Amino acid sequence: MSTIREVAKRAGVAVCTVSRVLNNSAYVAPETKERIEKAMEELNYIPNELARGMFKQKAGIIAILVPNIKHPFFSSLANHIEQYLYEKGYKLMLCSTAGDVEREKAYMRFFESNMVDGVIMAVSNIEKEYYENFNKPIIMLDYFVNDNIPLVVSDHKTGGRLAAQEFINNHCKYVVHLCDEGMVNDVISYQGHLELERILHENNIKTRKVEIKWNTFDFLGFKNLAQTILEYYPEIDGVMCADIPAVAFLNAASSLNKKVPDDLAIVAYDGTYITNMQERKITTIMQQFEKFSKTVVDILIKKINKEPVENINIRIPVIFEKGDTT
Amino acid sequence: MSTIREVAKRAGVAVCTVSRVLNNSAYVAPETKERIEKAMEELNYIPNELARGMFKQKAGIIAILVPNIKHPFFSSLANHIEQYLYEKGYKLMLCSTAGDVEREKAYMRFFESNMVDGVIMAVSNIEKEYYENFNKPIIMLDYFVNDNIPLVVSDHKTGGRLAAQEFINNHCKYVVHLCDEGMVNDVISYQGHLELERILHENNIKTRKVEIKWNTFDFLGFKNLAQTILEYYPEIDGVMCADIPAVAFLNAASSLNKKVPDDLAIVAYDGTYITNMQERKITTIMQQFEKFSKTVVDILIKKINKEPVENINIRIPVIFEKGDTT
DNA sequence: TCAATATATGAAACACGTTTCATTACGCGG
DNA sequence: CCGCGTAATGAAACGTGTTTCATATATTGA
Repeated sequence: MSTIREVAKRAGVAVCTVSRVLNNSAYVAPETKERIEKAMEELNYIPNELARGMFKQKAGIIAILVPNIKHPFFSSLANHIEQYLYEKGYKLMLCSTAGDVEREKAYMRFFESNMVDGVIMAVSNIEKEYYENFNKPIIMLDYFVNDNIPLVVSDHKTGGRLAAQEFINNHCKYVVHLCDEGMVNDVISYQGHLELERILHENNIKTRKVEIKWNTFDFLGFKNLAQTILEYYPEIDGVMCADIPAVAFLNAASSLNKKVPDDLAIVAYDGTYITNMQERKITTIMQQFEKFSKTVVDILIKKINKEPVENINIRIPVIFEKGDTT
Repeated sequence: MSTIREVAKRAGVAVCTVSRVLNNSAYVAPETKERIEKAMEELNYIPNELARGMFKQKAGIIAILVPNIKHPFFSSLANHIEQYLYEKGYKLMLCSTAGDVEREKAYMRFFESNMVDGVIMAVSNIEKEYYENFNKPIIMLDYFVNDNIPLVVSDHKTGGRLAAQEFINNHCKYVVHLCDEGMVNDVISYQGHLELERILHENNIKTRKVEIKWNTFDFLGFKNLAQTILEYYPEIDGVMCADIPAVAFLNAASSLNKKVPDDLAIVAYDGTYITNMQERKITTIMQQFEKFSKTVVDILIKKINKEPVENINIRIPVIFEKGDTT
């Protein structure tokens, strides 16, 4: 690997002149420039981004922390984020916790080590105190930490309302909804569940909340769970849950000879490609991954550049997509 | 952000002594060490990995190039690779080409800039000449470039044979198989298709190869394609293709009132979680993602450390998993 | 007791680009 | 012809951690 010094030597100039050519940052005589470019070409010179980053105090890398990249939700998210980051000249570092808090902490520590310029937290299971002294631009998805940390969420309250409305339209009497184990108030998507319950109760529809560990996304487990729930509570005629368990319910209903949507209305939440991959299209509350991702990246980059961020708390609309399961 | 110099000052020692404590690399008196650790603690010191990497000429990052992280094949792969890299002390940079050759080239150039220590190429659409002067440890998945570049593949030939056997067992007469557009001899998975054809022809079974752009993975497109194929060639009674189109065929068969497996035998190739997420379990030739990933990482790290790699050309067995579609 | 070795620490060079400051040359207005 | 602004380039410092080499003290063995 050749260095800028070798290029300078070959071109018969000082290193700073080469640097100026590299960055197009100051006057360089056309013939000098040409000579330098020729030297770079001949030496197959590629600037050392580590050295560059070192001086600039910027690595050009943004990290995303997810529980698991296999899950279609996070792979869709990462997909759009990487696309948009590329346009913005950033690279994406993919970090997964795999449900291990120690790993999450280790990554958090690493994030502060100047190797990344900012962090997108698509999961968080550590104590909030960890964020107090955290010294890097950061943005949270769907999880409120404190008023200083930007937060981007989907409009889950509306999502819950849209789902509720659909169950009402379907004349459901008893709706089960699956939410993540340990989902608390600071997890914004929980508000969708609260809103669903609130509206359904207002309409004299019974609800049942079942907690699951959705990150694990063991489909057969979901299928068993769905079957168990439908057998144990035969009155259930509506279900709202994430895409994958929604598919499990669809399958379980078929096994139990329950007609969808007449005996069981299914509303999936999220809208990954999974909901399209079934024989019947599942009615879905869709999060807008692309819009979401762009917003996240835009805010984070502003933070990195120390530009003011007018709105630190952004809500992205959800889209209701009617399928064949309601 | 505090630096090693500030820590040194506070502890009343030279910077190199602090470095020694950081790296545990030489004698440091216990009480000095303690003083330094206290200073690090008080200043909340976190070493600058950029500076470290700069000296060591190692960033501790490995890049993976994929066409698209959304696709379950690549997200499963990335998942396992990230897991294993983490254990080995490396971080993962996620780079997607999105089918754009220019982007691929841009990433290739970036890979040489010292920001990553090695590259996993899970896709490659550039000319092979690009690899001649490529100056970084690299490993190819499923694509042969030249004899100097390590290659890890699944045993597709056996995969093709297992699929063929299954069609024979199902007494199929006419088997369609979908393969990637522009799939050439250097794409190793193509050998699975060749082997499938060879054995089927030996057994007087007709075959038809259909080329698709699987990277796009537009499910509805696949569904239409499947439907068209089944309508246009009603004699077709067997299909081998990747997981997602396999699901499309399953759905199309159902729409056309073709019984699976009696009227149509389906063998999916890859074995992502998708094949489990259907009402019927799809018979699958499974690639062993975890084993595959570990092999890839092990070889690449050896390359990075300039250790000898005994076998530069590794074949990972596939596993036949019988489902309800054959 | 003296040499040899182990322990402990610091100064300075290094990795590689970038930027600031200084310097030289040139052209132009007055 | 002087002074000033602009063009063009270089020397040197910088960013941050690591390592080599040098130095000094303490301990061990003969």
